[in-house]
This record gives sequence, C-alpha cells and structure tokens, in this order.
Amino acid sequence: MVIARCEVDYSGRLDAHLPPATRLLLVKADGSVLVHSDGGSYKPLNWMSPPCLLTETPVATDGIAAEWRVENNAGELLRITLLEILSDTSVDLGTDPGLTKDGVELHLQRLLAEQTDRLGLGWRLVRREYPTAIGPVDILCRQSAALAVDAAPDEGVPAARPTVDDLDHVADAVPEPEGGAPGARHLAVEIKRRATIDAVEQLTRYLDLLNRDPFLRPVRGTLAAQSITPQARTLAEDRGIRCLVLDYDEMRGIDNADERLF
Amino acid sequence: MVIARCEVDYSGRLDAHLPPATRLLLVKADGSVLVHSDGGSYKPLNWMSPPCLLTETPVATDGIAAEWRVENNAGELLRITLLEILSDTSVDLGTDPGLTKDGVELHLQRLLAEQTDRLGLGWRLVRREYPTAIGPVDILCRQSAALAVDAAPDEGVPAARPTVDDLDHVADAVPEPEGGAPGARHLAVEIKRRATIDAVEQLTRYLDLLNRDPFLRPVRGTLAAQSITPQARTLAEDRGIRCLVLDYDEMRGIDNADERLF
DNA sequence: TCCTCTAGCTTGGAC
DNA sequence: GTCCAAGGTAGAGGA
Repeated sequence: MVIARCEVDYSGRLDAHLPPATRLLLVKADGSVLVHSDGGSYKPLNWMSPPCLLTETPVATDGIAAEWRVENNAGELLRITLLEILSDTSVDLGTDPGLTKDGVELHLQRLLAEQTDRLGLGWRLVRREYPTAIGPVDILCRQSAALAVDAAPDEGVPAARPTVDDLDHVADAVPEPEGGAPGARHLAVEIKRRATIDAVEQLTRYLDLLNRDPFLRPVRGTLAAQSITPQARTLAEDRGIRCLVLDYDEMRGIDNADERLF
Repeated sequence: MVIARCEVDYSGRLDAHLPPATRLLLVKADGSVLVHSDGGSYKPLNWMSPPCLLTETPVATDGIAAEWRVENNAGELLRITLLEILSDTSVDLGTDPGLTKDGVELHLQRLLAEQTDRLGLGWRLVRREYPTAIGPVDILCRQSAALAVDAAPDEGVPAARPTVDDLDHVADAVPEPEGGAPGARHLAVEIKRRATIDAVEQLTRYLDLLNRDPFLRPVRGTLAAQSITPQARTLAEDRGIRCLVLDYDEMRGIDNADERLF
C-alpha cells in the first residue's frame, strides 16, 4: 500500500494515461494493482487484475523514485512511474471468508414461484428454470381451462392482490392447436429486478421458441419486475406480453405470514 | 485508510454480510467507503458510493473498537463493526487531474466512418451517430445504385480489403419504394468491440424503425465488431444482417498510412 | 430527472 | 476454453 506522486500508463484493451498526481497504489497479495484517487467511485482509475506479474525497477534518474511494470499473460501492461513516495506500508490480511448475499433475482423467482396467483387465476407452477435450447425460462406455468374455471372460486385469492387482468386470462378464447395437450395453456414468466427493453427481447425469444412446441402452445408471456421502464412496458404490451410489477417487501411479508401459519 | 479486523453488513438493493476478518477500509474525501480484501479483483467486497454520510460511534463494549454507519439518501446502509484496528493513516491526495482514454468503440466508429469501403462498394457516409427516436445509429451510409456501379472501378479499393460480399450489395435488385429517394438505399451499421445477441437486437430495432421512413428505405444492416459470438452471428444472418469483423490494428495502420500520404 | 448505452465492464455458470 | 447472463452493475450522455 503505497501513497506516491505518480504517473500511470495502461496499454492493453485500450490506451489510458494518468498525468502526475498523488494517488494511492494498492498492491494485493496476488500481485494485482489498483490505482485510486481520493474520490470518484469504487472503481480504480487504473488497475491490473490477477493473474499478473509486478516487477520493480529502481531508477537513478533525478526526480524518479522507481518504476513498476505490471503485466499479464494477455500482453496488457500497466506502467507506473513513481515520482515521490510519501508512504509505504505492508500488511498481511490473509484470505477472506467471503461475502454472503441475499435478495437478488433468484429470491424474487422463488417467491413468485410460490405465489403464482399473482400471475392470474388458475396458473400452476410447472417449474422454475424451465430449460430450452436458448437458456432456461425463469418460470413456466400451466393452466387447464377446465381447472381454471373450477378452481377460481376455491383459490382463496384476495381480489385486490393480483395486478394483471385475471378475467382476460380465463376468458380469452384461444383455439386449441392440433397436437397440443387439450385444454392446457402455458405462461412463460421473465423475472427481473429492473426490466428494460432487453428483458422484453429475451422473453420474446423464449415465447417464439416455446410456441413451436405443440405440447406447450399456446404460450403467453408475462414480464415480472420490481420496476419496468416505460419503453419496456410499451414494447411488451405491443407484443401482447403482460407486465406485472412485483413488491418485494410485500411478497416477502406474505412468505413470512405463510411460514407463521404452518 | 484503516486496516482492521471487522464485520460488515450492507442493506439496500440487497442484503450482504461479511464475517469477521482483517480487511482494508478506504475512506475517501467524499465520505465514500470501500472494503477490500487482499485479493479478488478491483471491485471491493462491499462499498458505499458518494454522496453518502459516514458516522462513527465509539463503542465501549468489550471486543468492539468502533462502529461505522455509512448511509446514502436512498436509504442504503453499510454498517462496519471494527473489532480491532491495526492501522489508521490519513493522507490528503487532492483532486486528480483525471484519466485520458483512447481506443474504445468511439475510435472504431471514427475509423470505420473513414473506411466505408469495408462495408461494400459504393457506400458513402451520411453521418455518424445518426439520431433516431430510440437512440443514435452508430453509422448510416447511403448508396446511389447508379453511382455505385459507375463508381466501382474508380474507387481504388484493393480487391482483398473488403470482408463482406460487395457484389451482393451492388447486384441485388431491390424494388424502389414509392416515395423513397429514387436510386438510393441506406445501410445502418452497429459497431461493437464484442458483438453479442444484444447487438443484433439493438440493430434490429433500428432497422425496423429506419425502414418505416420512406426517404431512407430500403435500409440494410451490418454488424461490425472486433469479435462476434457464434450465436450473434447466427441470429444476425437469420435476419439478413451482415457481419463484418474489424481488425483494429489494421484499420489504425491504414489510418496512419493515409496520414502519411497527405 | 429518467432513460439509454458503453464498459479495459467483472463475475459466475454452463457446456 | 468459449459463450451467455447478471450485477448493489457504474458512469456518461441526451431528452
């Protein structure tokens, strides 16, 4: 960990230059180097990721304390000219036990898989991460037309909860395809924390593919997210894809309430 | 800049926890905090970006040296429990003169705009960053059918240079749309360093839009990149989008050669 | 402000 | 290895 007035040049995926200034140079145990200024973001001004090799060449030239060359095996080079070293400390931190995370897309997926009534009446989970040739669909649900009508009164779903138009799901008269499972329809759900146009494109690709399968079609799509950009919503609705805004806290609360009940 | 055995909890967009271990804590001038371990990448294990507020509450409890709370106005909280402080230094670095970069997508765009013969015979630059309702198209070119045929022998283009099939561009008999500029066609070019499926979707959206303009259509598409993933290539070709692999060094070399000639 | 797109993205997982 | 998808993506730039 060095604080020094320095000049930095990176040459690799692009070329970048830092004029002389006082900066913090972090050399990690694996030889990787970070060049930080006293502001900006968590991203260094310049860096070299491991695996890489740091070589120090002391320089006799006036006004230059030393020169570091940090290279990796892809031919990228970070050259640091140390003009004046203000501080140089070294500590052994040991290996870190690591970070545990909670609350990302996966958690939303699990919750929604347990709360399929949010998707409309009569939908039952087929599986999460339903595999296709172009990747897994987050959630695939199935609805038997007969079941849906019968089941609706018994579902015990609070009328206010579902955000999409249930009646539309139930009442739509979709012709049965030949070869398809009689009376069955499917729903592919794409889940995002923030849904942008990309999410709509992704779901569209899945729907195109799934609707080629006579045992699945007709397959509808729902885009479920904590937030949906207006453009994504417009594109989705233009393609007949439903939008469902998820309230993470509410879903988690219901999940906890369920746990308390059983 | 503190080195300490510490425990860290982040609560905000997700929840994350770091068990007790010795780590480097960087507090920048703007109050932002980075928690680094002695390895991994340039990304901290945990952090809080500016603008945020750091408050330190000294704790009398045995085995706890202090507690930091770093909050931002979005309600995110980073809580750091300092169990043992091994080092605590402070330096004023001043403001950084900043980083200069060169060689990213913008540079590829400029070079290709000067070397439109790589796109096929007869294409002339209309403009870079051609504005549309859904964002700027990297490069838009124009080809007068008459000009293209007349101009071909005079272009002085080395036969080996263009990577796409020129004859295809010139010889295709595309019917003139009513209301379109007579004899003109356009080419929309999407440039990427690495082209994935996303790039194809992006270009497809542009093409859909541009082809609604009677003064532009017919508009073709070319995906130009230093590398193109196989899936992107397949999807692009399936949609009639040409793929062009760019050699950055070669393009830069030709650029330099041009400079030497004039 | 929101939304878009780029990034030396990084990183993890599947194949 | 290559490719895809997610990220507390961050950050710049334009409407």
